[in-house]
Amino acid sequence: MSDFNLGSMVKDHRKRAGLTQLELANLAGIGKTTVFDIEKDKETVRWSNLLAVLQVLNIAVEFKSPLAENV
Amino acid sequence: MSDFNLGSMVKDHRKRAGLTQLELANLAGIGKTTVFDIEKDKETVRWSNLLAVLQVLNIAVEFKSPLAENV
DNA sequence: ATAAAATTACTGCTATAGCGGTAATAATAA
DNA sequence: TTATTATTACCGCTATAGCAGTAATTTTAT
Repeated sequence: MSDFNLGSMVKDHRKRAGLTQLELANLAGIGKTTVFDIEKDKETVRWSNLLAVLQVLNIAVEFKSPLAENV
Repeated sequence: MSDFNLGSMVKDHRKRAGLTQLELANLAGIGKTTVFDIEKDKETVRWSNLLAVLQVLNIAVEFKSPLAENV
């Protein structure tokens, strides 16, 4: 969990969606190289690009902290 | 919650930790400008830089999808 | 009030992420 | 097997995130 790798999750979801890296890249509006990088757990990718990929794959992001957060 | 802004969460946690933007930047090993950008919800920041800030503030990130994922 | 600290904003410069193109493997299908 | 598709890998080039420095503005003290 601490070092759970996002890359394999993305790859798994992409496969399940029946998409190639290129197709996912086009849907997310980014380059194929970046999709490849994300699946390789490259962390220097842009947050916006990662978000775009996650949205296409219907993966939600949640931020949690020990502090009570009444937003 | 769909478009909850991460920036204010970061800012709130930073304040609670009694840190200035500069101090947080130093602790995270990034520039003060980037901390400012993150709090302004700039999404083109690097994932690695965002992660560094979240770690300092003890904010965890979780990825969720409708597909059963046994992490 | 004035002073000090913090935040916001802007400016060049540098480093590098992102990109398409290409090529080489690897996996899948015929 | 061979052919097709997908993935991985590498290459220059370009765009821009990140940076320190600075200054203006805002906030928080005294």
